[in-house]
Amino acid sequence: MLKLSKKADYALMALHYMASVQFGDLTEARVVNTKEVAEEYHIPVELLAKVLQTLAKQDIIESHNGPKGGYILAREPKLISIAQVLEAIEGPLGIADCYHEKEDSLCDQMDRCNIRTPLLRVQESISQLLNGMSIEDMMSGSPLIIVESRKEEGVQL
Amino acid sequence: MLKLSKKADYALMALHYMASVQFGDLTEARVVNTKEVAEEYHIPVELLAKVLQTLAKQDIIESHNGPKGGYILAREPKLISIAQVLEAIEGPLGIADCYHEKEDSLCDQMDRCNIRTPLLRVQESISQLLNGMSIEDMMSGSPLIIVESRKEEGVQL
DNA sequence: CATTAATACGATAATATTTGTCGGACTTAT
DNA sequence: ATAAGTCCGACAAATATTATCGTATTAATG
Repeated sequence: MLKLSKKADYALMALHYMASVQFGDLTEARVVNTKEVAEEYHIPVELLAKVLQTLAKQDIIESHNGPKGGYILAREPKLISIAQVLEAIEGPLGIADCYHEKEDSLCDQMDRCNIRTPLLRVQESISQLLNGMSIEDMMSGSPLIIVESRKEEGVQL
Repeated sequence: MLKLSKKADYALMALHYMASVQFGDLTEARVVNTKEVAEEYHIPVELLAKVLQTLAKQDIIESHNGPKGGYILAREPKLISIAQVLEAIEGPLGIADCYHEKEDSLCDQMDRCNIRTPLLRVQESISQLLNGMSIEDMMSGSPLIIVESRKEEGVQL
């Protein structure tokens, strides 16, 4: 439930890797190519290639053509949020899709739907969460993410 | 991205409806049957039937057989969390499934995976969020759900 | 300037998941 | 006994995800 797609996982792994190559202390900062990442994580090359192309088109990474080419982060890891990455790959965040649907594709329940508004609040919380965490936060330290609900009471099996 | 399945939506709509029938001021409390809910929301009857059966098996609602039969909530709306409902329908919460995988089905990246731990933190936050919101919270009022991240800085396009 | 190692991109195949349907068995109120 | 409901498994259809292939383009290098 609420699982991320493999493409999203691949994107995050690649960005993590690129961040550690560019900003880590251990290696010389350099461009990273698709094959390298694919082999490191046993990801199908062609698929990862598309993922990286998508990230490039969304200005999360920058591409360099030709031999010795590859990709580098388009900005500091701190300035790349998880939300940006996931949305680049999987499309806009939405636990229901009636929040960004076109007029002609409204769902059958739209008129009487009783969960749209409450779920929108849930979605906004998740959105805050993912926007508040960056690639830098994934690097090692443990970013404190605290969710507080009005309800401390009840809700038990 | 992170979209709920239709079955999950149907479950929430049905529970919302049942809660308003059982606890609302406008109607006499009574048992609710599948057909009634399906027609109210234009949901395929057979599919909704399965959803309700699942909720019954998970002790979220109680079933009553025979004519005049149907379902009622197994406990107060306040004591039914969104997380319980979603997990009943879609299985355990997990933005990656390596958190509850069997030994034999480990993913190809397990050994070198660099995002497992950070994503687990995200998952736990989402979990808190969904556990902290109940069917009652969906009924009308606006439950305050506040997400606070350590990072107030940055993360912008 | 030819070669080669890389990205860019569209089409399509393979697989998995979700959604929806069907048929029949069981339960119980009347 | 009948009819209105739940229960349940199997299956069909539709959709989405994952993976592959082929070809074009770009640019570093000898």
